[in-house]
Amino acid sequence: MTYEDRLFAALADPTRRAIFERVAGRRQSVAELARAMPVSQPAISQHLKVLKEARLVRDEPSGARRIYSIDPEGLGPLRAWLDRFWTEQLAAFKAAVETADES
Amino acid sequence: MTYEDRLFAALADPTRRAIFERVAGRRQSVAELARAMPVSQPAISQHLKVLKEARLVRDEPSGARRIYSIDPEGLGPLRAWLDRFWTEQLAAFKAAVETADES
DNA sequence: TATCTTCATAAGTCATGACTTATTATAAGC
DNA sequence: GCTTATAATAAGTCATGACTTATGAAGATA
Repeated sequence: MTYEDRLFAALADPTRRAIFERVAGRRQSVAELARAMPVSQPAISQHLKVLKEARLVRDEPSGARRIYSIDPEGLGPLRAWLDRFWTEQLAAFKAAVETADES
Repeated sequence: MTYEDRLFAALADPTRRAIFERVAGRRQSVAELARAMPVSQPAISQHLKVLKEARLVRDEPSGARRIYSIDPEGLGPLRAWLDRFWTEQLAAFKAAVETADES
């Protein structure tokens, strides 16, 4: 499984995306997330593990708690992937225009 | 299932992403994709259906064939989603700087 | 020390989804 | 008209993954 696979797979699950969005809004502990979301604490931990392996979040111990925050680098590869098609589509559009010019 | 869910779910599968990338590079038929990829023709058709429902590709009949091409609008919502965190992180950074200024 | 909180992991269940082969419909070419 | 090519759908298999409850480890607090 490539790194890109892990990234897209991590973002595919709605619950996991909700956790990510929440953590992105404000850094918080597992218990805090578990209280706010309609799934159990282990489910939250499992989702966080997946998000961490995709480098979308970081964690930092704070006493008995563990504070999760967004990893600022994490979305970079997604943006890069997206930009590939952006420029690709621009190139295709430009090529189409130039072909039309030949008429 | 929301539209955003469909979009992320569609991009989660590596085979489906490969199909999308291939179609984005050059519009082509189902048979052409099936010949190039290590899965059966029905598998290709099923993936294309998912991509189409996520508005990532369009299709157009051409005789007995059906030509699939990228839907230029399709990646817009993904970009929008991404930009939310871009600005969010900028705001967080700015807030952090201003808090530091208070020292 | 004993208790309580926090969190990760283990183990098991269940639904989903990515494939396959088989089949059908439609269009093209002989 | 008959055969061939193309593509969608049906039906079935199998792996994965999103949950659950149970449990244990590590830190805080009395």
